[in-house]
Amino acid sequence: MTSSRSAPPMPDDTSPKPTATAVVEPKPARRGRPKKVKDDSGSDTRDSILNAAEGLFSQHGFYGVTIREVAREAGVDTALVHYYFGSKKELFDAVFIRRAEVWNAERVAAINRYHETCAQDGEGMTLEGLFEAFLRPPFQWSLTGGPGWKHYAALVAQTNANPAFGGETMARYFDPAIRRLLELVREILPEATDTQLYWAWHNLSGALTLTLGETGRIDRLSGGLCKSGDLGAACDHMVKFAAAGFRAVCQN
Amino acid sequence: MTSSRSAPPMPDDTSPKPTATAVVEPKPARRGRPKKVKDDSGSDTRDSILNAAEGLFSQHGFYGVTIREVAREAGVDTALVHYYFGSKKELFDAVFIRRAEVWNAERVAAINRYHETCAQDGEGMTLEGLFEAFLRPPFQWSLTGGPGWKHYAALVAQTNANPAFGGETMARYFDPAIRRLLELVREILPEATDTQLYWAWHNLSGALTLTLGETGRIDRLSGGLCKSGDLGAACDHMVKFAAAGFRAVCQN
DNA sequence: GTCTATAAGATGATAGAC
DNA sequence: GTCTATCATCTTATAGAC
Repeated sequence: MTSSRSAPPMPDDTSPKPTATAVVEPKPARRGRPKKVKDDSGSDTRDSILNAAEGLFSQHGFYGVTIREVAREAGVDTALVHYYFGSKKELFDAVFIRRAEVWNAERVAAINRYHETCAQDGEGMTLEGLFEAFLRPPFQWSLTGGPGWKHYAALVAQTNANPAFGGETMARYFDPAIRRLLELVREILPEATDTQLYWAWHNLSGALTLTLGETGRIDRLSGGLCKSGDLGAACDHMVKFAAAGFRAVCQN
Repeated sequence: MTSSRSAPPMPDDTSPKPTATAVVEPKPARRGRPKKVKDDSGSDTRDSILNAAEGLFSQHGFYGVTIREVAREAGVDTALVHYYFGSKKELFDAVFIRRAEVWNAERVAAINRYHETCAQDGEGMTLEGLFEAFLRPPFQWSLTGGPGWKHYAALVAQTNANPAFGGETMARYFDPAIRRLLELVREILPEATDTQLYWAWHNLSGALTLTLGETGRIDRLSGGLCKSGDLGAACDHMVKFAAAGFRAVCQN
């Protein structure tokens, strides 16, 4: 089955179409406290392993990647992977956690900025504006943040759809951001019930997941008219779609 | 890593909440022409293997399942799996294709029935009615069609989000149904562009994928208020969400 | 920190008896 | 059709030299 590794489904069109909203660029994503590094030359090795693992896991999943492949891709020896990260599962978790904090911190900061920009107590907020603030950062990073962020976006998408891995991690890092988003949605739709908000978010979450995965499904379905890599357009449509969807689900 | 096999993320609440719409029950899903069966006792074996593989693949993905696990789950010998299906990949494809035809045929039949029920040329169709017809069957089968259909729904969801496997198969069996759906949407929203329709569908597709996977994410996020297994409610909300989303994306 | 060597076991697949 | 036995390879992981 290693023969099917030859054709990854990643599309090639990642044209950096500029979007209207200013998005904070992500940090270089180096952990502050390296785990077992004793001198500084090892930090490069550690990052190489993380980057290689990030790319491979995002494309083939946890079971679809071997330590050997990670080591070869990173250009290091197999034993070093274990030296730095212990088990394969610990490597996966390290990859997942590496960018999780900045990812969610920026999304929360963006919606809080939007909340403050509007009049006090959020008067004048719209669902479109709120979702624009919350959704644009990951799309923008995936487009212009380098291959690492694109891979990470796909990894998050895949993990969200398959909580056998990262279920706890996913909840720990991502749920607080989502709860903050729903708090602000509740200010815009005060009569919405919690159940409505959670199910509405669930619909948006699925759309976000599938899109960030850039699986190429829409390219094929549309005969090339739409491109998975056109994340700018994807985000534009998603904001409209989700805002209207939330209003429809939460009115009653 | 086989130790993490112990806790599958499948929720336990699958209360068969009755829904208003009548849904055609799926056929027992036995292929008409068995591949290598010479006498009739082997057909049970073959189906046992397919059922076991269906459940395991849907939970752990292609690489996360071994032939040995499939054989043990099916209560047969490892060699029989190869005898009936050849390679592991062929087994996966056989699982995927087994229910694909009835799955999509029924969805297309449902929207065609709805189209005919309305006045000639589909006058009086609504997006809500159309999506209700298109979405309810898989939800209903997953709820009341037995564990096989629930597993298959999760398998489709997972495959849709990861076309490294089944990309061709997915397009071959599922895209025609989706194109027919969009044809009828176009009758309701005649001014919509193709690009808008495809992106709008993409949002719905992601929501459908995540929901049918029953990953348990919404249970955790909502603190137990919403349940992944409550597919009746999930479908109700999805119809509203998607109808409003399509209208918003396609108006311009 | 990095490498070689190797353990200890699992994996997909097949040959051949019954 | 079904089973036993087995191959050849790959897997994660570790011990120990440098």
